[in-house]
Amino acid sequence: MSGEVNIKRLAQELNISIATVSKALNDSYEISLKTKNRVLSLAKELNYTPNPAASNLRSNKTKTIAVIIPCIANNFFSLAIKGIEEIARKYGHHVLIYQTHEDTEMEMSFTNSLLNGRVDGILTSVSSNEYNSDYYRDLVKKIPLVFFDRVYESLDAFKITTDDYQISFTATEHLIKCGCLKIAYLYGLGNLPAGRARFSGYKDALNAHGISYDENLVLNYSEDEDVNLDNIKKLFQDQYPDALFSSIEEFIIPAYLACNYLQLQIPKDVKILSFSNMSSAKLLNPSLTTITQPAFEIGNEAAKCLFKILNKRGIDDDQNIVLKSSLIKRASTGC
Amino acid sequence: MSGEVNIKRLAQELNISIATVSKALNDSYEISLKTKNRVLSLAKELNYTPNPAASNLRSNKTKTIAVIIPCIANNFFSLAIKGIEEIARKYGHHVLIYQTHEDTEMEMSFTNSLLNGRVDGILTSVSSNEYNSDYYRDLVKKIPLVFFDRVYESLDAFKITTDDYQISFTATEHLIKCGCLKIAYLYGLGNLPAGRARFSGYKDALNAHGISYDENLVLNYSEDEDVNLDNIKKLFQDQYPDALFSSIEEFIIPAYLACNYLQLQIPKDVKILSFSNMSSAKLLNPSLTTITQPAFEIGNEAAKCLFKILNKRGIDDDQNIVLKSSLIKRASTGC
DNA sequence: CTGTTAGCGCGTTCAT
DNA sequence: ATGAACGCGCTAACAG
Repeated sequence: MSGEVNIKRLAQELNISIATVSKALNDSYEISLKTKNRVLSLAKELNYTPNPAASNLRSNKTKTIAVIIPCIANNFFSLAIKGIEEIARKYGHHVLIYQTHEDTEMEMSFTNSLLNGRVDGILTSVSSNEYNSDYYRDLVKKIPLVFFDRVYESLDAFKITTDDYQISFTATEHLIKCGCLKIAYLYGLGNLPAGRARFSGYKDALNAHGISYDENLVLNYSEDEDVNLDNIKKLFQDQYPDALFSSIEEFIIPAYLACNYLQLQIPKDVKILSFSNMSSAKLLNPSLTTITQPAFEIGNEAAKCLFKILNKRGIDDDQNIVLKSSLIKRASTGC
Repeated sequence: MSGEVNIKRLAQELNISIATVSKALNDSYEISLKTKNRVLSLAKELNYTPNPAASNLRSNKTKTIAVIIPCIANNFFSLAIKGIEEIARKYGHHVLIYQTHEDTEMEMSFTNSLLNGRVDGILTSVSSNEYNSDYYRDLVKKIPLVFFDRVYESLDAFKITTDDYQISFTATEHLIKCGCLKIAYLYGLGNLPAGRARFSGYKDALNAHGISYDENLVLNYSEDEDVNLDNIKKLFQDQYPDALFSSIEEFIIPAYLACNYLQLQIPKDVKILSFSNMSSAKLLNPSLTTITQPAFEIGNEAAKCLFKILNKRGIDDDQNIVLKSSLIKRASTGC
């Protein structure tokens, strides 16, 4: 059987011992070049690959990392995964993916199932940081773990995030400079540091420019797209905002459509600005202004950070990396 | 150390043999209820979980499956993965994900890395069926494998697909019945059975209704979104089509925008119909007609099929499952 | 019902 | 430079 190629078989065919084969395959200094070559060429010929289970058992390493995220059907996370995969492949690691669908119980359940040595490390983007900081405080002692984007702020752990507060401040300022006075805020991720930071950036920018904050201009995200659409319409009819600042991509389409339904003729009358990683953002630029997070780079950095830990080398004192988002303005009006 | 909980430890603490513990944990009929309870309660107390590597090595099962797809940042595939994960979780399996980015070499490289027992089975959606049918012909003999959506048609293997030809025919017919005479076709996935089937459905429907096929109305997909946008504009200016039938979702935004730029005032003057699994399709319905593939269900069925194979039970003679797509018409005009 | 024994494939001693 | 022997944690055969 060609499926039964193991070091024992290689050893038999070459009339040498199993140990020698093992050492040759691992490029040990003890083995002569000649033997190494004999082993390697036969291994190649027979298409030998080591049995991962045996290797894991012996070495306590799996060459596998896990990624735990709320949802894969999301432009930000799918790009982040791409970034993670790139690094994982470079290090010859495999990637397990778990979707929590924003369910904290499931998040913990998945995480717990990884603590028995199934993976070498975990990259996670949590669903909420309200209730289980104790859980994560213990967890980070048990397994190499890097938080990305959605983190536990108060935790002493490795975190890759973006400049949510700063970019939000800048974006709001941008709208103000464009002449907007009543900027509505579409609020998402309120149970996470990122969401709260974005909201603070918005409020502080208003304040810095002498515009008083009006909570009637704030709309909370609903799971139901139809509800969001209705709420935005209502917001327009009741409050007459001259701009919408959406803190999450999920609001873009309802916002866009609400304006169209109400014949507000964006981009002329109303400005829409949103966090977004839509691949077609480039094409939508003429009509929308977007804040684009460096999703791919976040994945990249998170994975690099994890491999640094795994390889126990050069871990920076600073456990926080903050990447910069981009404010992409409307191509047509520069606004 | 609390990290060192294994069956040996359990056996010692309970003064019974390792084998008994193992059997108790696996709920063997040979073990008395009393012993089982003693073992289980101690296991729970010490937070014991079996070492996967050791278990894999001994049992030749990994409780892991792999999913190989072109790209995760795609509404269809991310939904399919959701469907796969649901079933995998039900069977207590973990899911490895590999993105090929439409690169056949990478596809084979990933697949080969899984043949040494790292996973129990593979779900794959191939990037092209042009060149390596021999490769897959051998592969299906080596490891349980199910193709989904993007398959090797001629291969005797498990395949989960959709009614591409039929729905494409129906959709084209729908446009014709709405009064369209010059229906342009935005052609994607030409190197795959699905893409070719869609195209055939379009041509056959035209033919069935006495409309002659005009190759000037066919536009091929480009990787570059800007090029697609330009091409669609040019198509409108040169050929004056009264409808666009897009065979892939990637064309939707450029098509939509091209119409807007050219002030074609969709949905009034031009009809756009596209394959799409955009989550906001519901909201876009008033202006676009879509063909929605049952992506989640495809993932579901593919995974179910794989687990049937793994559990060696009830494998249907028919290795092909074809699921039905939905034609979702414009809510406003029913057209 | 319980225990003893023998590996799964690999890597790591310690001999030679 | 090479090999014999052991054990990682678990499961399966066989004994009792």
